Amino acid sequence: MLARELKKGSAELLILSLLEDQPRHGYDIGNLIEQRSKGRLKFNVASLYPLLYRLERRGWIQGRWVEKAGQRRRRYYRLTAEGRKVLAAQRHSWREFVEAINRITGIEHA
Amino acid sequence: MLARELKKGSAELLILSLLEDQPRHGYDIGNLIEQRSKGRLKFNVASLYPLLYRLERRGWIQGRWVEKAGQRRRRYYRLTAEGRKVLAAQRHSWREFVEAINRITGIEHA
DNA sequence: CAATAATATATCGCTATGCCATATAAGCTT
DNA sequence: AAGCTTATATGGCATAGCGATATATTATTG
Repeated sequence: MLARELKKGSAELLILSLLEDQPRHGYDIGNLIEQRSKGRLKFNVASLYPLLYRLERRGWIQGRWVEKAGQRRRRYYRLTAEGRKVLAAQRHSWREFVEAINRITGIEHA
Repeated sequence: MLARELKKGSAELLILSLLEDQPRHGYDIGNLIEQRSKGRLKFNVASLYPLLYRLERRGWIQGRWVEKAGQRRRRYYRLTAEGRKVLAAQRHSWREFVEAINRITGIEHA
């Protein structure tokens, strides 16, 4: 796992990004983060689920329970219009952040 | 200021980087971070000073008081050999972190 | 068919980072 | 003398993420 503290504050951006194209449930989101980062990034459920509730409370995502035969119930979240705006802003913020750190630490962007 | 939480865990890398080429004192470090990030990144002294003490306690940096006529006393920190190793590791870790986030959020590295 | 693993959600108590506010002290400017 | 800048110091707070534990359903495997 990557530097423990570095990832703080990145979970929101990750979740919003993953919900951009399709609704997903929490467990799926957790796995996708792990897989797509090749195991380098991972969030504990005790972070993920409460964060999803927070995002929903803020109106950035909207969840609904889906029950299918032969499956545990799942709560699927979709991005709201407001969430889409926040995602755009956070993407921008992320880019600026990386640029700032790179400039100070002397890391050239490849 | 950039997303409040995003910057958590980045201060160590910034400080170690700024001490790479020359010893600096805390106040200087704080200003450099602000200037070089064009005001986008800023750390409060209540974060910076305790962090410097922590880094020194870990043996990554070494401080010494410098008193000059016509100047407030300053504590200059230099990077230790151990600190240099940690800096290299943290730079690597940072790069991987950025790569991971970019891959998941669909941000291409420019 | 019983044990185990994987899927899926939920939450308590803890740790760590950074901040606001406040403090001290010295030098510079007006 | 007052106020600004430089420079370090710290108590109490807010917040994100984690370890551990819990519940419940479905799948696998010996």
